[in-house]
Amino acid sequence: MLRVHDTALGRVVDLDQRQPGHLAMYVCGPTVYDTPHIGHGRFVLVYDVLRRYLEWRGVEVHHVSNVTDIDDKIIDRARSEGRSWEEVATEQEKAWWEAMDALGAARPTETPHATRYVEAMVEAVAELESRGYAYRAADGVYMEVARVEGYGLLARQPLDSLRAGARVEGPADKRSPLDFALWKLARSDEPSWEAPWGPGRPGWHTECVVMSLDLLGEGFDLHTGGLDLRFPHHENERAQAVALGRPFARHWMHHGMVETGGEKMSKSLGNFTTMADLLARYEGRAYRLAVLQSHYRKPMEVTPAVMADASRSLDRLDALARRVAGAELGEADEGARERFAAAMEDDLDTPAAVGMLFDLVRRANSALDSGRVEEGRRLAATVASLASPLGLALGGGGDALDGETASLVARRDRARAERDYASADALRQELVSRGWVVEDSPGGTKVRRARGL
RNA sequence: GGCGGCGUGGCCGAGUGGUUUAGGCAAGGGCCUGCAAAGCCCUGUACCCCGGUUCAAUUCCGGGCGCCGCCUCCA
Repeated sequence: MLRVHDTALGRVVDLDQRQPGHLAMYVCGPTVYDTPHIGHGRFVLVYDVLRRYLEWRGVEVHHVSNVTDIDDKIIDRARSEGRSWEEVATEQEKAWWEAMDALGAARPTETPHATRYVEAMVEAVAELESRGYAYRAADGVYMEVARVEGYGLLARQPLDSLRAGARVEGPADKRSPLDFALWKLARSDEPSWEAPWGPGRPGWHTECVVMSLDLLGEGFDLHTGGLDLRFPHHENERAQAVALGRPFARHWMHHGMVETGGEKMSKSLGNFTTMADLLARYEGRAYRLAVLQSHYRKPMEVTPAVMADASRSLDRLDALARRVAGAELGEADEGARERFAAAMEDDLDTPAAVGMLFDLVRRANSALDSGRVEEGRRLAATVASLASPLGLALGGGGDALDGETASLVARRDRARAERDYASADALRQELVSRGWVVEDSPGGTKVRRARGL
């Protein structure tokens, strides 16, 4: 049984499912107003691994992740760039999926868009109004949170201790600073949809409630997102579900933020913050490994050193896969599978699980070194088998050789055969300077691309 | 001000009341190799500070210090 930290309870609990063998999961997705950054990459990878692990265990996962394609920030950007908001949203969503594909993240089962749920959101807000939870103010319709039983569950502190939205600008007739917009009336040049309160657009907190309940049904299993969404976003989603009288998520999971180390991550210092920058220098798999090597609930520092470490660690995994490539590997080790599963089920302890993987790598190499071929292959099979729920395809290799490189390799093999080591070394140096890693083997010179470090 | 988290060897990062080590990267030594690379073996003797509980604490309790997150759009 998978155990995870449930934010609503503040402790690690069994993830009991509405329907055994199935997991209905809602992952709070992006607002597509700007380029995806490495924090987005982390969150996608965390839940990608959760999903892959469960599927590896035979659980069918219904993975819904939204795309917020109408929002103040999209409107602001479009306005400042003299473009339509649709154009901005479409372009940024494209960038989103490109980055996530590059990370090898499985696409969600469904990706609902806010703009296609406006009608349903209008109905929900009308229902909240008729139930007495919503009221009209000068610039829109607001949710009166004080009327919601248990408000503050996810914030984990009483309502009156919250610093009451001190800096939020609101209309004079807003009843409490904590009240949030359900419907924003459109100013003249803003995109709008028809509604009983006048043309406008839905407030951000409404889409996730409506879409998750529509696609996953009442009492779905798991609602996830960044720790920064815990309050007020998720709190407000929950408040609406409660007010609507609809059972909401059974469990809440939140992951830690990526820390940029202040100036250390600024582009001016040659670092990266966007996924595009990161992926230009490192493999997507390396970032995946870096993410796995930190625990999902802890803050994670992403620096060039961390990425270089991860890239080298990945090399080690790939090296074993290459070493046994083409061989009949045999069955994975059952005991190792169980230990791995135990770590994963302990609140997704991926750092420990990855540690086990490397332990197996060492044992496999050791066995192969000492001629215990069958044992070595079996251990290598175990590594490959356990890498799969982590979303890591191992082996790399397959770097295509251009004609010039192939010629250098051939010349080097000839030189070595003639024991002309001076030439062989010069040719190796030439290959290295062209960005190849050179390894000798019984079959001759092997080269592969050096990874970004 | 409120709520919460964290502080482990050069770096990243698990874990545990005591006897056997997480794991990766980096470093040093060795084996292997024509030389390398890859791989293997060995080495480092870590747990913020101060009290307390205990036969025994890095691991539990209290206090302190430091760092961080949320309370405001945010993955």
